[in-house]
Amino acid sequence: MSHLGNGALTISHKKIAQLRHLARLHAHHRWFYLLPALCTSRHAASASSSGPPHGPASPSSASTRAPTATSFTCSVGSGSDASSYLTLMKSASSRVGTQVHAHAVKLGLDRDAYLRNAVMTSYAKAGPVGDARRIFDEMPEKRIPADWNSMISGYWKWGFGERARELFDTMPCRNVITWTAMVAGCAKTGDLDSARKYFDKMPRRNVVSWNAMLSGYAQNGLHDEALKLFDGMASSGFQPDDTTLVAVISSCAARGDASLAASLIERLGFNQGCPGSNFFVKTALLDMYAKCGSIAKARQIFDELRDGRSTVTWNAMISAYCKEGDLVSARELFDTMPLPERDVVSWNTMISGYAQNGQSALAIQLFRQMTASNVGVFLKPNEVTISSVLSACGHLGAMESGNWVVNFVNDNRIELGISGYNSLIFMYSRCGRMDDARRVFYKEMGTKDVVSYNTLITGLAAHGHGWEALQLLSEMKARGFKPNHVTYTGILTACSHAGLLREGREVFESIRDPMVDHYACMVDLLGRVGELERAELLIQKMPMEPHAGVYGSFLNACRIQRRVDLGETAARKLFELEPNHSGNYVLLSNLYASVGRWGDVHRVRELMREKGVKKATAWSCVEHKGRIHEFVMGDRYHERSDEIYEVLGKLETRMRRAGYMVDESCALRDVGEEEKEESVRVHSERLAICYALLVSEVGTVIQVVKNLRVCPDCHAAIKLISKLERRKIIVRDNNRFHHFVEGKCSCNDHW
DNA sequence: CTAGGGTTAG
Repeated sequence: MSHLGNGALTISHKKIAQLRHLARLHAHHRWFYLLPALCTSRHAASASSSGPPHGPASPSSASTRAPTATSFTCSVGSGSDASSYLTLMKSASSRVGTQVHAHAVKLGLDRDAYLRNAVMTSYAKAGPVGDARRIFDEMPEKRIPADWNSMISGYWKWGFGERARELFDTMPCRNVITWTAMVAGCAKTGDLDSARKYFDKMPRRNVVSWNAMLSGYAQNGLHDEALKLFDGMASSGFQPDDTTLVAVISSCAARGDASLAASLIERLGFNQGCPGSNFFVKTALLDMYAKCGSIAKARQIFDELRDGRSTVTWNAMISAYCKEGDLVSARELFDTMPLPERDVVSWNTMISGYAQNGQSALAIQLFRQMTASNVGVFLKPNEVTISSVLSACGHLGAMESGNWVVNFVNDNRIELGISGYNSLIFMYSRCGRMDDARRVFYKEMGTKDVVSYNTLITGLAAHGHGWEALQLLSEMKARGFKPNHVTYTGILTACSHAGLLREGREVFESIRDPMVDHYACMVDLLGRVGELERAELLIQKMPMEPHAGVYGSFLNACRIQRRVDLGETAARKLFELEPNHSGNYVLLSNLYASVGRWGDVHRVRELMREKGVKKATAWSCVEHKGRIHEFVMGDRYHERSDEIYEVLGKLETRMRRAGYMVDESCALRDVGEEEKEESVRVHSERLAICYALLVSEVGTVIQVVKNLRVCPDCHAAIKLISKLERRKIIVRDNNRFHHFVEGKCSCNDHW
């Protein structure tokens, strides 16, 4: 204790008690924040009445101030009042910190084990944990078990598991708390096997030990284990407390199993609510009801809590509505929750709620609102925020917004983990920037997971890089990652898109347990290269019932190969499985159109009308200057609609002049008069292209996105623009990407 | 008098 000075100071028992009390109350703060609290008159009144101070003469004349603290204040040369002291301490350099520490020793650190432990615990909890260790090492002979325990949990907290184990191993007098600290520490690092070993070896357990193990399982996603352990706890005769309930309920919630939830409620006797429980339990219950599909019961608890709501309660309820797809109710809660209660999770819940319910534009908009400097306090977005908003950018192909988010991440030094980088790869892939996607994958991210590989493979597949996708598959295997069904779907799609029959079949045969989707991909691949008979055979040999996707792929292949005979059979199956899916009728109609059987095209249309099948709304969008412009067929709502249609007129003139057959009705040539009105409405993708032509400069990349197929005329239009304007145009169509450069499309997919 | 366990977002 050489650096701590030697002028030990006697100090009253009352003051030590006071310090200790404060240390307990403020254990999460640095302990030396407590000294100024002693300077305030409220605390000082009793302190100074306990007797005259000893120690260095104080130049301060304020008699209500605790003299020892005052003398320190003078020694560091700052002002003499408590608040400036506090300010100084908050920005304390290590030199000043050491002086404060020295002073604490004078206050009695060396003669009061409990005070010393309180100080140590403060250091252990608030850091630097090394300072706690220094105190720990100073008086080996006076150590109490609590000192060891404080050190051990401090080490776990700051990520020094090895040191925690070292202390545990050398500790002479372990108690329940020590063992429990080890269980909790291992569990927090995700090492549940070790946690369980400590748990099993404990000589004695109490409720807290059980809870530590239980929460460990629950927080690491091992919900079945948690529920099993809860049973074990009951049969060992331990009464669960509120903490137990929270862990069990949250595990049950994660399972999302309504009947399991019901039986738990039954077992806990919560059929009539849970009046005795604290609001942690109630919030967990709310969440469980929400995740198990009883939104009404969740709302009931939310309403009952009224005055006892925490931020978490609000967030759980908002999340409940998002899960239901009720974004209006979710947003209503988000807007009505008290502003100071809103935290990062609230924003993330709402943003990801939009992103996951197909409202990507709103997700991006809300993120811009979150980061706008003019509203209230700035809440720093975290990786979850970034992942959600990048995913939204990817779904829309919103490159400008995507870039803006990337800059935001760099400017604000937001740390990204694997999932953050994965969403970056996704965003770049969907924006047609495969070079950037590769750069993130190979150069920027350190550790990768299966999702990283899957995301890049799927991206490569969508862009027609079949060989590269295959190469990545062997690379991931070589590095010990096990491909899953997503990987194989991506790989088969890649082969299909690149026409790699042999390779695709090899991969397909290597799949141990192929799923329906894999069969669908394989049918697609066989069909595209013209092996329709083999595709048919494969469908017949399937070990499971083919779903609509399988017949859909087959029908699409029949269209490409113009095989009406085979197609009609597949269509019949398809209509049996999905009688109300408009896409199937369109596929059949396109099959007839491909061989010029316009009468049958008309007949299919009639059939749709008879059955009342509504066409899904196709939409396209273009991003310009950070705004997303969305279009639907015949859209005249855009603020620059007149100009857009002017561009459209010019475009069609140009197309005719260039020798393209332009049919205003977009594809359906022999339609009846009554259908004419609907079909002459301009397709959304053409409106998007015209808007892009209107606003952007020559040479820019235009991203046109839609969720259905681009019609032949629009295809021609895009080709022409890319040729005449020398633009690169990227179109995402049916989740495939088409790069048009100088009038040519890089892929072998046909319209 | 001291040390161990809690709900929400991807």
